[in-house]
Amino acid sequence: MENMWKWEQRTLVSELIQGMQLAKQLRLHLGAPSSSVESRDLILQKILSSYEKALLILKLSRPTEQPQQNVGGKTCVPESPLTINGSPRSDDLEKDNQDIRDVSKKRKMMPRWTDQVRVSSENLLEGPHDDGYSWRKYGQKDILGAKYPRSYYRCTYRNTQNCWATKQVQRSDEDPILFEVTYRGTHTCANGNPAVPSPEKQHKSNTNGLNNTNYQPLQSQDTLSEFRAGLRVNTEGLDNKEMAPPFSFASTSFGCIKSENHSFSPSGVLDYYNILGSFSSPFMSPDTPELNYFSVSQMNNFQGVFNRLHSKSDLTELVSANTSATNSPIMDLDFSLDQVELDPNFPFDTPGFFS
DNA sequence: TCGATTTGACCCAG
DNA sequence: CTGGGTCAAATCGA
Repeated sequence: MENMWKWEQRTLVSELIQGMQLAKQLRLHLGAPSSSVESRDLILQKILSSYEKALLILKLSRPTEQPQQNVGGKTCVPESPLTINGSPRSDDLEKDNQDIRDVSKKRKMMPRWTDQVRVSSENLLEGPHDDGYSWRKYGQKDILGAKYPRSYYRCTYRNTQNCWATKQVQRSDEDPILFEVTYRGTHTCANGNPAVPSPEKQHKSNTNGLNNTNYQPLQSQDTLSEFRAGLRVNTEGLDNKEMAPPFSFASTSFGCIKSENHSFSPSGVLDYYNILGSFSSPFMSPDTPELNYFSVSQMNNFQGVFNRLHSKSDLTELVSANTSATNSPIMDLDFSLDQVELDPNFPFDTPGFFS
């Protein structure tokens, strides 16, 4: 167990260093006129992916798990992204039934947040944007009082990689070109990782046509351009979201947006955000604790993602998704490597550093 | 043929 | 009991 923790620390450090190197790479690209926007996007996706993985490791590999997170006394819940301990799924029927109940309980505890995605009229039939993951539709339901049905998607790799992320897509009544995408759970599949592209599937996904929800992390430049042309930033409501000064973590600085409505469930998820908060605290304002909760779930998605901040209490987060590199808030990120230079030899694995 | 989508049925929390 | 969420058989389509 102790060895596992050390291994995780090494992996964590490796991810952070990779993120730093990618950020440096991006800096070079930013200074190079010949550098394409797509290649910058690609690097950016990789950076975000690295940090997401690092944070995931942090969440999952705490040496002392909080007991109340283990519903029904289990430690290996279906959503548990990495079954690092190798605990197998039981064939025992009774246990399976118990698992189903646990899934139900645990599902309610999964982090949940909502993106609002607006598509232009010419792309209306294509539905919401690519969020970088591969989704499989498993249901559609008419919702009381809603003009349009709600679609339910789960990660394509639920069975193969035990990835329990789901999302719901609800078209807005008032604004038909506005889609509200509610995510539940975080991806634990490697396939959502832009750093691990799958060229074959990528091609396949690009040829799926209308209502394509089988998105792959790396899009062709054509597809990327289509998105950029077809989607525009929804800035409605952003007036109420105060911009916080960028804070820095490792070699990357992030801009912050404070949102008054956030969504995730208590207990285990809070733990996740607590980790993030404390981990980043040296760079963050102690006067605005609500800004210290920073979700990087879904950060693989460059188009739909920018920084999400979570308060501890509320349940509905509304963050405008964006796809425009030029208008994107994420482009305001200050990659001020000179300000916070991470020493590759920094002793992350110093005992107690992550405690 | 196989993977994705559709859709009616079922489950279950409130 | 109702409505939201999920399942799974049927169907589609590459």
